[in-house]
Amino acid sequence: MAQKICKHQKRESIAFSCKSLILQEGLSGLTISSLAKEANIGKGTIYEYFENKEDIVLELANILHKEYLDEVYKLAPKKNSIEDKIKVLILTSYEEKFIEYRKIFKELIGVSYYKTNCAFMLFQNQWYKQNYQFLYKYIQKAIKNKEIKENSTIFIDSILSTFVGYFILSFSKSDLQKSINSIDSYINNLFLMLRV
Amino acid sequence: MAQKICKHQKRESIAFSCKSLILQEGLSGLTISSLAKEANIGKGTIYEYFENKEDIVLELANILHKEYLDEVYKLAPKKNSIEDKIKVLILTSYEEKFIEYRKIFKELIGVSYYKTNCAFMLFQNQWYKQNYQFLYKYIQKAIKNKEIKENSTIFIDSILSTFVGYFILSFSKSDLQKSINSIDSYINNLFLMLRV
Amino acid sequence: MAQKICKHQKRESIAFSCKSLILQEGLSGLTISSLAKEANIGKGTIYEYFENKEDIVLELANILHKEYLDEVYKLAPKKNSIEDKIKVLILTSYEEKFIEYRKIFKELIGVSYYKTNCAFMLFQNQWYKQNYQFLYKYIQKAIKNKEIKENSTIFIDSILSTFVGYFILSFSKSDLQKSINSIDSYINNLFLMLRV
Amino acid sequence: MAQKICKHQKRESIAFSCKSLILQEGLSGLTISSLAKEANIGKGTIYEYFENKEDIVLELANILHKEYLDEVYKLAPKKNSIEDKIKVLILTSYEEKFIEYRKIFKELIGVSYYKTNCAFMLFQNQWYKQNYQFLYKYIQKAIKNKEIKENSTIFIDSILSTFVGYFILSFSKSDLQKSINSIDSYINNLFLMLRV
DNA sequence: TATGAATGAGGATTCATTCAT
DNA sequence: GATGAATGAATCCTCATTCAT
Repeated sequence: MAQKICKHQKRESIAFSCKSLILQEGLSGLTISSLAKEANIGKGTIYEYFENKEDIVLELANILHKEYLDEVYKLAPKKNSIEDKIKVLILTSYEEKFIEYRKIFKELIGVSYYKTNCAFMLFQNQWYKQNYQFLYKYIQKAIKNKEIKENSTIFIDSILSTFVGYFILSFSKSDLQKSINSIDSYINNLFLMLRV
Repeated sequence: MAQKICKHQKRESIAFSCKSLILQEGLSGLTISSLAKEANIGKGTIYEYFENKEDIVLELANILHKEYLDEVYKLAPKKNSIEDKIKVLILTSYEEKFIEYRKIFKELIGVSYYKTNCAFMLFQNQWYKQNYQFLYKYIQKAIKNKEIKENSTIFIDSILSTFVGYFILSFSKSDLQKSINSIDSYINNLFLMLRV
Repeated sequence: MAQKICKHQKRESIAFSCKSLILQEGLSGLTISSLAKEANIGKGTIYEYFENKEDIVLELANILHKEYLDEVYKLAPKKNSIEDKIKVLILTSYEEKFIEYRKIFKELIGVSYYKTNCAFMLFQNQWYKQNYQFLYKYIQKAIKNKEIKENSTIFIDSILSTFVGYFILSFSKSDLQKSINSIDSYINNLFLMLRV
Repeated sequence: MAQKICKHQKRESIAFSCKSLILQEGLSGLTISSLAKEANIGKGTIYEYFENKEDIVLELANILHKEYLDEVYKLAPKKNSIEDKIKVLILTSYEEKFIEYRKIFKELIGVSYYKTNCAFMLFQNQWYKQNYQFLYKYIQKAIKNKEIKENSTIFIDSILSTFVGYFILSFSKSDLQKSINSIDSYINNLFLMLRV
């Protein structure tokens, strides 16, 4: 058992070294050599813990996304309206605390489209599903409470697309606050329409 | 003058060879060697017409985007409502005719986020501006005609973000028609709200 | 004493794990890691019983060759003619029972010529000597019995060369039986000549 | 045309650098780096002329085997008896002039059995066929001349196996002359039997 | 005695770009 | 202007062996 925790911890520790490197040099600048140096271990050691380079980045992505969702699932219940709960999912990513998360994810979306690569697409699909679940849960609840129209779930895909679109474009914008306001009003308007 | 036309034509011809290669092997599979072979010219010749590899892909991107906008600017005036004009900008990309355009742009978005790279970000900014202009032109006109509310232009960013988001996610979806319907209803709802 | 038997048994047990791995993946596919896993021991433990990787393979080679010679020495006395006794040495290797022996030895001959390597050449010399002894013993006896010519021992080298040659080439042949028949007739002809 | 000759010459030149390296360090010691250094060219240049490392060694093998067969086909017609013609095929390899040829071929046989490797096995099969043809041609002629028995061709496989066997074992022998004599007498005895 | 985490030298291959012709 | 031979830095990954526990 101690063994397993150890292995798991080492994986995390390597993945975190990986994170700081991606933030510095970008994902395309990440090499096994640089990672080994950053993590203060031998190159071979990395391969004791990961199958290959992609595996490391995927581990990092999973860790970060879990952290993000944990935060979202912690904050959402504190909000009263369905609008605010959904805003938590989308807007939390624009907070100072998740600035690194955003940068890393930008790069991940990049590779997944640049390299025809199964593993990263799988991660993306998983990302989509987990976010879908979050939205589905709260929207369903609001439907049961007769707050919003019965067919409201069909807008989940639309919400997620908007989430992704703002995310992507936010990197070429100087003023994030405008994006945030825009998202805010998008959600407000959407639910204005969905409310019974 | 003849010289310039010649140079320009050669650039285009090379860029088109590049396009078919990207469609076959992906942008990450594109090499100068394969491009020279596809274009039936020497590797050195490519560097007579382009600064570097990135420059070629950028040329292709510009050509394709111009083609797309030309089509959009041709079709939009035939539509009566502001909604339909805007739908032209977004939904034309889902037509059979632009299937290659979509694939190439997916790859371009990929590199631009994967490689920390100025040139591709510039293209993206330009893409944003040109699309912004299109929307601004028609929305402004509708405002003048008192069809929609005065402050409607603030939703342009929202529309473009949604455009990009659907575009990105469409590649991991099996049923494009659902995306198209979703976009359609998104635009309808938005303008339901904007109409005076 | 118990210690020594133990050590000896462990060596054998490891060598046998090695055998099944070579049969599966080839000698070039054999790694200390895979061997440790197959033998259900730690990598370090292997080095408690063997000097190095080569040492393990050598142990296996010796075990297998001993097994083979034991069989040959058991079967040969049951044969009446000198020809048949010699055929036992060569043709037993083509029997179902020794199919693994042949595969392993093919690989061993491979390394010994591919890697300029003392240890494997030593094994090969030992192999030669042991087979030589076998042939010498029976041929000498036949000479004493005046069955064959006095100088017949000079053909031992020829017999062993033929043995090796057929062995080597048999791996690129589909029909082993043809090789067997060919060897059979080779021996018959040789002794036709040697008989007084 | 000049181009092609040039490419061909460069291939040969690289293959010859490869030869001297194999003679020095063995085939297992051959690296692309060392080859580039030996040939005084860049590592990348090697890949302009060869698909991969194996391809280089194969080119060398083909060149050497062609040289060997050329010599054999030149010398054989000068011999009168069928025995002597066949001895040319086998014994020429033991001459001073072909000492390098033997060393290289030893290594090639090594890899082909050590690495489960298609390309080298193909070469070996080709080697077998070409030698088979040589023997077939002369033995057939002798049959027509009624010098030897009609079914003599069935011994070709036997002769080639013996050739290979002596070849293999000759590397662990100090006295090559004994091998040569042994082969000589093997051929003599064989044809004593085959002569009508 | 047994272990297995850590190592790092080493090796094949790729490819954008240059430059002499 | 056109070429394509030459380049070599750069990268991922393997694996026998060691050694602290």
